[in-house]
Amino acid sequence: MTPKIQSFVMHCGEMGSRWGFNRTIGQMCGLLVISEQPLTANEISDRLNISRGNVSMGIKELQSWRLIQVQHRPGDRKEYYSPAGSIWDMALRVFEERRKREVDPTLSLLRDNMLDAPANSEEAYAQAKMHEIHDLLDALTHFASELPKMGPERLHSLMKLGAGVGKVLDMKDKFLKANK
Amino acid sequence: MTPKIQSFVMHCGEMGSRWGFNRTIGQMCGLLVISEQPLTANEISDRLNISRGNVSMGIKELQSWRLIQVQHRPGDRKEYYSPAGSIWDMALRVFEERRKREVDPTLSLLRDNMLDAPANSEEAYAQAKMHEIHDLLDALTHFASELPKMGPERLHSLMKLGAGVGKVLDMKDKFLKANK
DNA sequence: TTAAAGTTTCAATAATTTCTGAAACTTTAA
DNA sequence: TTAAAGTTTCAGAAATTATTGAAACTTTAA
Repeated sequence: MTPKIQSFVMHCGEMGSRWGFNRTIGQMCGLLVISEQPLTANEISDRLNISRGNVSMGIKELQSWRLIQVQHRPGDRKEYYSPAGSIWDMALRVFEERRKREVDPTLSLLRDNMLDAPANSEEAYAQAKMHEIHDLLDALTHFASELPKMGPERLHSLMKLGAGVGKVLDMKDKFLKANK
Repeated sequence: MTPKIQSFVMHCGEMGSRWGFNRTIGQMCGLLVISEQPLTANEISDRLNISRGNVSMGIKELQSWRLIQVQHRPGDRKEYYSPAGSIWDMALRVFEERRKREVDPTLSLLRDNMLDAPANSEEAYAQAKMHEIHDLLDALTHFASELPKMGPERLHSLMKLGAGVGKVLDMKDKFLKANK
């Protein structure tokens, strides 16, 4: 590995836990993304100096995130791993998977807690706050689930637009009102 | 604490590490959000059964996330803590703070690595991928930095619109083309 | 001043998470 | 069948992270 590749892979390791997995898995993911050729588990183990067992667990985890895919070569029993889809695809998957782990459980707890009437005024306040949080997370979840439907180009133009979306939205509202 | 409040606070603790902090800090944050009255460090320590020192460290951390604020009462030397701003404000802050910790370091590493020419074809491929990642994170960062400027209502209508934004964007493009 | 009320720090310990490597398992070619 | 090539599992060890609590520090009223 050249120094630049090395530094990228090690960086992915350091960031791994912040991105929702751990060091090893971060390194593995980084390595696979910048490798043109698919790699076997043993190659990953060698290049990263990580035990074979650890690689095996990492592969399972990366598969559960839907970030890598297996390939086979004719006349070769080994399994070759490569990233599943484009960088955009992977980013959207990480987004979605993290939403599932970081938001969904809270959403369902809040729904449960909001069901019955408050027992006293302290609880009434608490429930009102839970309602606020619920609405926010709910809106966020809906939005996030729609993102993949938009396709990379539109996503890109949306992001470039930034706060400008606000103006476009206002424009739309005016337009609708005028045609009513 | 009533069972419902209890369950919410404990849930925040369990989710704490997934949200970017740890159990104690998650609990503290949850407790403060659903408490109508500001709380002192000792009250937090009592209600959550957490050592006084731990609460002190948690307060510092929550302040570094800009999620809580201190208040004083006339004739009372104690410090009272309460959430800083609305739920939306807090969500935006968590978003921004996490971007700083999870994206910014990678962005700067990628910029560095992209500067000089590739040493060989393996590195050329790696650099192309890094470029892709950089562009994605860069777009994301710009977009995120614009969000707070939009205000809660517009944000809410944007989220409700979901993939529909795509159509609005197309509409805008057509409109601009027609008027060219 | 000083002592009481309050806060912070940090070394030691507890709890949790990650990693290893050897043993068990699976698949396939001969 | 069987043995070679490959993969997975998991108990224990290592590394990391969180928590406590006592001592040090700060502030203020008397």
